[in-house]
Amino acid sequence: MSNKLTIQRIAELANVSKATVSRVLNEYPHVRPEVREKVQKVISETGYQPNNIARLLASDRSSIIGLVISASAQMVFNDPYFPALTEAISKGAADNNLILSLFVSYTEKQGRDTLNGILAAGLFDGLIITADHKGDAFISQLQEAEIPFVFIGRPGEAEGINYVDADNVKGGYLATSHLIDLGYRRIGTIASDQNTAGDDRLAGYRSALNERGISIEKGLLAFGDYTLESGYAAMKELIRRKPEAVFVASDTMSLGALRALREAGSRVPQDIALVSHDDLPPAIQADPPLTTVQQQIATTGQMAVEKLAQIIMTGKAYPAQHIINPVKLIVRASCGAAQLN
Amino acid sequence: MSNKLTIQRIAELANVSKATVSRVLNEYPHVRPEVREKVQKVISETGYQPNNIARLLASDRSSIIGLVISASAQMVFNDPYFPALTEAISKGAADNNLILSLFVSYTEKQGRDTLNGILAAGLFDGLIITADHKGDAFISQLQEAEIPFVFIGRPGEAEGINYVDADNVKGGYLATSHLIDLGYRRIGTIASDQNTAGDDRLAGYRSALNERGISIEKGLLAFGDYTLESGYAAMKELIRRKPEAVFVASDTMSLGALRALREAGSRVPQDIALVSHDDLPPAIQADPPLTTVQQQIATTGQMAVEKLAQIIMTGKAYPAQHIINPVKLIVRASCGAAQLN
DNA sequence: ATACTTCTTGAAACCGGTTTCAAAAAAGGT
DNA sequence: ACCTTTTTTGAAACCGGTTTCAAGAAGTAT
Repeated sequence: MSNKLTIQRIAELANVSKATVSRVLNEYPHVRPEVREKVQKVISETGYQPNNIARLLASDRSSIIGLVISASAQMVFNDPYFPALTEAISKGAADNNLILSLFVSYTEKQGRDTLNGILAAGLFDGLIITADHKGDAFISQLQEAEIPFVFIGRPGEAEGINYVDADNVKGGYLATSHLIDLGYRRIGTIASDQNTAGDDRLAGYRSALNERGISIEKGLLAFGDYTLESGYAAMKELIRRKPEAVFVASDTMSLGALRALREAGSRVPQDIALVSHDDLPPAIQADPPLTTVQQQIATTGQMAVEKLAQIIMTGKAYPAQHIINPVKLIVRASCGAAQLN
Repeated sequence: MSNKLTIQRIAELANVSKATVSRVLNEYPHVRPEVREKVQKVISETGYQPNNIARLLASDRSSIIGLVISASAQMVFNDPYFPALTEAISKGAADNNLILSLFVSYTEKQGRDTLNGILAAGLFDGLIITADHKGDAFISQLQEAEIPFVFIGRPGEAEGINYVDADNVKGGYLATSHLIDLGYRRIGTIASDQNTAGDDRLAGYRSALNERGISIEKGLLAFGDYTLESGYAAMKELIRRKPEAVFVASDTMSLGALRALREAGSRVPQDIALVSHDDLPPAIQADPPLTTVQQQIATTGQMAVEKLAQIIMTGKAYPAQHIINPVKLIVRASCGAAQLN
């Protein structure tokens, strides 16, 4: 009648015990094929769905993972990076039959509270954390809690920590080398010291210049914080030093840089060439469309989920793996390559 | 020693029964103040945190809500609307002590599968669904499942459904009236028939023109799907009809429209005035900055969570409430108001 | 004081699964 | 055929809380 479907009820209908039904549900061995079939038949006929909560309580597994995004509101709001990443992870979670919970925090304190709540809840099988300088503060807490976790982006203290990142050094290198190849020599950069990605891209910029024996002029180095406004401000500064070309470490900052150049009456790429980083939608929507380093955010998200799933399944977080996704240069108009051909 | 902290352990330490500890935890009455204090002391001294899962199993509450975003990848990826909304809801959830899980689906089928999974999991206390034409398909399924839910955006068949929405009709009306006030008469629109928001904004446009006795010219009506590209295409079409001004139903489409105008050599607002809708970051970042209708996405998200929380608490989804958040016009450069003053 | 309420409290049942353990059944070896 | 090993199975314990129920304590009215 009004019998709610429970494992008990299925067991009765199939004339077996709860334990056997459980074995069938979890695809355990040691069930005779005919019994297994009989149970499966009852399950599919009744449309029975096991209660996840009960399952969880008994098995200590929730199949829920958390995504912790900690960054300034400015960044999360205005940079399409986070939405793209979130989406990729959401997809990856779905593919791995994991439920994804989302936590966004803007301040150090808020992040800590959030994390405490998460850990206390004991609800999550694992966490994906976006690495920024704040993220690093969580590491010891995470390790103490013994919860599986994977960082996205290289954390500052990366020892023994699983993370997935884009090859940012290569990104900065590719962008800068491209500009050198095009004949530019006075090449500036709008970098960022907000996180390790910024450090790495800057390192790539430096190594490209070093490799070609081009000395690095301090004045051609400006910093931003990934916001459009900071890109605008940084470019205003750089303009005075009259660079021939600039590597801007993110598309969002490039939009700001473009605005500064427009206001100054400098044409891109005729007066100043630009190479950007990220290849998010704004890159192609910009005027002119940006030559930019493409990082595969979707892949990064996917791999983070997969690595996490693996740690959860095996219980083995060590040896820690550092997964670095390749980047590639997408040539559009802003670098001036079109003109030269 | 290695006693994990359970309610049982706390009970022993406080010399009471599990039941009493539970009462204290849940702030139930009928516990002597001194006993309550004693238990609370033990709890805070030990740092005990009740196991949510067990709690959930026993109480049938998870404190987890799901956010279901179903839209084309194009939209989710490129329109900052969804990130902004997601973020607001994430915040609202945190404020209400709810855990937010995120589900993004692009296709009808995928959405259905996702929802089935969600409902089968039985894990969620309630759902927030973004209304688009696909969303509507879920309604009957949701109602059958008897899970509390709230829509964001007016669903097509809104009878008896709780939803939170911006005042889109007013939005279209304000934008268009503003253009009329500025003296324009040949006013076009780039509308959308992708969802009810588009319908409503178009209705607002129409009513503004009607109110002033301006007849609506069919050729001045173009449609897009909220993508930049569609805005570009729509404006290319409109240009031929030489409108004096255009109301574009979203900021993202406005960016596309601006590009089309730039390519055609039309200056904004001198040659064509523009009023947009949404007031997302691109609006202020655009060149020229867009006069646009501000919708309070943060408020919308917050209210959706609160309404959902209320339904969950009270168990009462009826009478259904339609919460319409006010909009207001933000005047910037694209409408030409600055010139006229 | 006595009888009747109202408050507090703990024992035990319960939520719906998983897992352990031992017994029963089947398979394998001689 | 008979004993040993392996496979299959069910009963019961368990996960860690909440909730019911009845009993004991305290409070109130007569």
